[in-house]
Amino acid sequence: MRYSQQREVIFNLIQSTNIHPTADWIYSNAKTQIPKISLGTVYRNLKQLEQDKLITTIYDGNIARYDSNMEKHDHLKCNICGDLIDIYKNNIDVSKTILRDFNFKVSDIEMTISGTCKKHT
Amino acid sequence: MRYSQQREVIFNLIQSTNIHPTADWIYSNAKTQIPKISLGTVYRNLKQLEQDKLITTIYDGNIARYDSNMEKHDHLKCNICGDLIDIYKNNIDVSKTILRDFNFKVSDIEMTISGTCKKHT
DNA sequence: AAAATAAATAGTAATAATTACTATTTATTT
DNA sequence: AAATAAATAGTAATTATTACTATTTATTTT
Repeated sequence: MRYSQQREVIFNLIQSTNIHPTADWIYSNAKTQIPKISLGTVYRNLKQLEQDKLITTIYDGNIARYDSNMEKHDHLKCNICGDLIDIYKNNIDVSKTILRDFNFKVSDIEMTISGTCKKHT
Repeated sequence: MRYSQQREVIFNLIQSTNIHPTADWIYSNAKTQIPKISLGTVYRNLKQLEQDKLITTIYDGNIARYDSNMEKHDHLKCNICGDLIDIYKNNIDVSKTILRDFNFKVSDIEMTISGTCKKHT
């Protein structure tokens, strides 16, 4: 993958914030540094950065957010402000620990477990 | 909420399958029974059925799927065929139990915990 | 049972997020 | 410095979803 200033700016933006930004946020912030950058460039680079395991995509409902934190972790999503808070859990009694550690009142736990189902063995 | 044949067909379709169908699948299947049904009607009714707690929305990546199973449960998502398999877990050592119970090889566990963050106390 | 009412529909247009396309630009190689 | 091929900007296309409006239809009232 050849160097490009655009990709560097995009990656730096994602790294410099903890808000798990959307493509649109990245686009408008990148424009302050590269006014002529195009939204297609943002999307193309996000895809490439993901393929190269430099960022991951988080689906927050039906909208994609991007995260440069590649350590395995999950998120607390606030129903009121929508913030996504990084957590590193160790699979212990979840809700109680989270209330204690984050002062976060759990109302729902949603879990998607990916892998390979028995049809493919 | 006033009765409508369209809503009944939509709800019955969701209940009669375990594939967690998308709006589009519901639309094309509903058309075999009500050829003039419109996609807007499908979306409007899905939203209403969700508000009335008759169905829930599952976001599978960035696409919405609908489920009439209102018992609290999670899903196993197969990386190969994309199937979503219902599971009822009790918070025990997840991956191992899932391999044993479902013959499903876990490669990733993604968890979104919703609630209220400390900013709103 | 017929008329009145308001909710739901079909059909179409609009929006939002994302992807595709192409001529031009630019990083890297020769 | 010239050649090459990957990346870009800008625009058009696509997909999922929502909004709008005149018409239809379930339910209520007479």
